Amino acid sequence: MRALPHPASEDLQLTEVLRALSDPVRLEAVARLAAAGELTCGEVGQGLGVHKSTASHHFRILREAGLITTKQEGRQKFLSLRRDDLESRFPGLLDSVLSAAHATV
Amino acid sequence: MRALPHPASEDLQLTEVLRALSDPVRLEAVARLAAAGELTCGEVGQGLGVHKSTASHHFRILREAGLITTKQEGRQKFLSLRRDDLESRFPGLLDSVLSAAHATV
DNA sequence: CGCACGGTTGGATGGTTGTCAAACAACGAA
DNA sequence: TTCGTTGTTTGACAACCATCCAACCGTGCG
Repeated sequence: MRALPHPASEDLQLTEVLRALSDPVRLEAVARLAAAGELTCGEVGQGLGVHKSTASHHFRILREAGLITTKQEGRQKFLSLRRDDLESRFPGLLDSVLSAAHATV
Repeated sequence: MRALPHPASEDLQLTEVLRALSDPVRLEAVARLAAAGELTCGEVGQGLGVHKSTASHHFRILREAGLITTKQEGRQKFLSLRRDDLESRFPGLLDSVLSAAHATV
């Protein structure tokens, strides 16, 4: 069950990925997903400091850029990073961003 | 002679760097500077497909994000990547972006 | 001095973005 | 079936952005 559109790994655009990562709220969300592996929208949004509709908006940006996947389970959706796709398309990029984000915060 | 403001390497913000790199025109400019080492504004702007004032605007974004330095010489200005500063602050980031950009184009 | 060259700045404009609030939709539980 | 939980969508809005054109500024050359 995957109603929401996810771009294929070959279609990932570097500039879109970078733009998706260039917002502090989204970067925080990605860092949290990287640390936890898989979280619901609510869990990620928790403590992000924005309204839940805003969080949902950011999740869509991340999803359409190819950074995360959405898996529905019951009445909640689980988000996870597309680490393998990103690594095969842009080797080393996600790791360097994550370690930089970790060092900065 | 350095009239234009360049942020210190410690002050570089990850999200600003990513944001600066997330525009196709700027990414192309950075890739060109990475390949050539040092170029004038005109040389970089050449073939970028935008008006020279737009190119100048993009150079300011890159400069204020800490990605490039400007060195005036005579009546022209030489641009170059701040590779060392970026590497020390965000290890591996620039390289992964550049190789990804190279592979994409 | 005056002029051309290399860039920057200001204004205008059409488009995008981040945010919230409120309404909506899907699903499980009671 | 009715209700609460979980997210999404829509509308509105202010801020920002990429772009062009025109005017400007500093520097070297005649």
